[in-house]
Amino acid sequence: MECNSLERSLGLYPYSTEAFSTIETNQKPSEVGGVIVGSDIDGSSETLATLNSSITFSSSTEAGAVEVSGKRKKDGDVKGEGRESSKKRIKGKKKGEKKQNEPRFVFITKSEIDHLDDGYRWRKYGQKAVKNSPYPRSYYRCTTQKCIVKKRVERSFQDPTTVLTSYEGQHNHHVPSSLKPNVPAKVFTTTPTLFSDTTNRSNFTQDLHHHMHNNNHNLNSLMFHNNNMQQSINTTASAFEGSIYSHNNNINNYLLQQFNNHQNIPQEYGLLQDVVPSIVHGS
DNA sequence: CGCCTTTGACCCGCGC
DNA sequence: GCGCGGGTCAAAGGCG
Repeated sequence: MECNSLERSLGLYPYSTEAFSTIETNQKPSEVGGVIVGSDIDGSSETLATLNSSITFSSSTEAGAVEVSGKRKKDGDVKGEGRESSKKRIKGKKKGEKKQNEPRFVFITKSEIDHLDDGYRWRKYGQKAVKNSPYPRSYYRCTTQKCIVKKRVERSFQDPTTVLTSYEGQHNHHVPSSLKPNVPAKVFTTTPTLFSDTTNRSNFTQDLHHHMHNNNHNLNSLMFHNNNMQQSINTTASAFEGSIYSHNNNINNYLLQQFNNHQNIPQEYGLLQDVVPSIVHGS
């Protein structure tokens, strides 16, 4: 994995040169997608090499479908009763809590480590093997009281250097001040582009990697696929605002903030070239 | 001792 | 109905 001295100097390593992020929210999966390519705003492109991000949207609000990936638990069903008859599970937990229409933000990060320090404290509560993947998926919950944010972390089997981190829920607290993650201080601009089809997780990942690789070679080829991009951005950005406190204190929040900064990106992608960071072009 | 990870069991929805 | 896959629980153990 490419990791230059700059990254190290910035404290980004071993997080990688490319941190991709995606968003799964209430948009039709096939309708929109986005890639946010990082670039530093002050023109000092060197930092830029440290962080690229991408955002995509998918949804599942149609016909009451809620879960973006994975199966949904039954609505409002408290699984206590069922558990009581078993030898374990006698406490009647809130398992089966309905997954609401909360957007899930998926960050694709190139990293050698699975659990990136994003500034929050997480407790791992489960791990499952992922079908067709040698890498397990880990489940984390925010340890802050009354904070119900969860996140899942899994490594892409297609590109083992890529870690998919999906966040679900809203932090109702600030980033613990004592837990500052490694994040470059510079500000990046972002550029949305697209993912073709995020109907299912597998396709999503494939597309993501496809675009990741293509983007590295020719960002100019990226285009918006539909006219709903702006709407999607606004929708998702709003979700972000209510979802996570932005303090520039952690990578993911940072990306979210940058995403918000680009709500007014024109629909026509013709302008993309103008905002594509030079670093990506290799210049 | 508190916090966290590990891990097997359990529950649920879905497809066949 | 059954099996599968995904998600969660919670006991047990590790670690600082």
